[in-house]
Amino acid sequence: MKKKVVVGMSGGVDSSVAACLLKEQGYDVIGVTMQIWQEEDVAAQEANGGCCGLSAVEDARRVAAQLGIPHYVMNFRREFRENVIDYFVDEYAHCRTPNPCIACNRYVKWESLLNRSLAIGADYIATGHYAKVVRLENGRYTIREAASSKDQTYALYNLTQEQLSRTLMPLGDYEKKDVRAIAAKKGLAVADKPDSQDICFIPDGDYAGYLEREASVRSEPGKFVGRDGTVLGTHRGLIHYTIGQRRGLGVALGKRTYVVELRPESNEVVLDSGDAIYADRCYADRCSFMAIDRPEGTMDITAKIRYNHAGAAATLRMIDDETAEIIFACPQRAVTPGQAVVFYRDGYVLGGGVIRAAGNPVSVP
RNA sequence: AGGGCUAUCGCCAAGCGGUAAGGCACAGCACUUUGACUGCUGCAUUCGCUGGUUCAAAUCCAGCUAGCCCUG
Repeated sequence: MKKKVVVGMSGGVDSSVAACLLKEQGYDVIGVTMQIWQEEDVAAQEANGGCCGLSAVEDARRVAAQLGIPHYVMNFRREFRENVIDYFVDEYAHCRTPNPCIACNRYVKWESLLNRSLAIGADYIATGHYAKVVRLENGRYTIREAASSKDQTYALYNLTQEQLSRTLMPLGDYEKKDVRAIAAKKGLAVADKPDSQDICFIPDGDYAGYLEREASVRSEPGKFVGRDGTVLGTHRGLIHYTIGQRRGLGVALGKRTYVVELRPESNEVVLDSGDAIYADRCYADRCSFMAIDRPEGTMDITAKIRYNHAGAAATLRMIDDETAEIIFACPQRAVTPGQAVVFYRDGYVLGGGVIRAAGNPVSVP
């Protein structure tokens, strides 16, 4: 009896090849494209391509036809709005810097898609993420870093055990170039489609404009100040800035200058030179664990504090059930509240949380 | 309204008679399934204005204008 698997097909190369590989592995494959946001500008859709655009539907349908698998479109706009867009807006409104892809993965691509897939009789869902689902000797599921440099485990750190037990990620052992080669060999039309990037529901990249226009987030101009309180200029509103940002400040101090702190109480943005934005530790909320149960005492880990972060040696200690203190062996640059900190060990995801605050700013060249 | 100083790209700033450094800012591109960071490229035919000296002036001279400082 063939296992039935629903593949989330975005219309991109990765998920197309994922579907292809599963078919070859003997699964009963069903392609599903999630409609998650409304883009009315057709030109913008086509320019965006990739992960989440609606132009994706046609590409996915075509690939499914080529593979000889059924293809459905499911509407997840409400789930996407509630779990991703609203969260994204609320985080910015509170001067944090969210990662919407992580929320989308956890609540939309997995929770919602998985539930509906199970409802139609599927045994698993699968995606084109670069990561590997593994089951450890302790019986727990986790994800392992992909062979590819495009590893995406960071954005998947908070999937639940239940979700992982129903998940296949067939691209974990492939390099991106191999995936494209497979797509080309199979004659898939999407073989040369550009990689997706930027926030999918803000194709023009102007997220601050989006917050103001679409979400009515209010942000008033205020003062740029130095660490000593010196007024250095006027900023355009807090939502335009994030920790570690240099470009777009419009202030010329003769040396590169970065955002080191946002102060909503006084509506100030604190600026300083590049060597002053390192922190030796951070505190994380909403921690969850994947490869292990909540750890006791201290634990040596590798921590990633942003997508594409190389990872830093650190020690992890739980302060309470969901709050952790992470002390870095070497101070890390631009530790930013709202971003996820993901804990790794031996290439496996142990768990992770959301950075609430950075501690002890220090100067490191 | 006596004296002195300064006026070079949006900001700072080299230049001192031989045909406009650099930094910051800014723009574009690259990188990137988040925000950032980073990298690359671009960015004054022109040196407050008007004349003069010179083969040649941002660089010397004169006047004007503006700002700063000092003295009345």
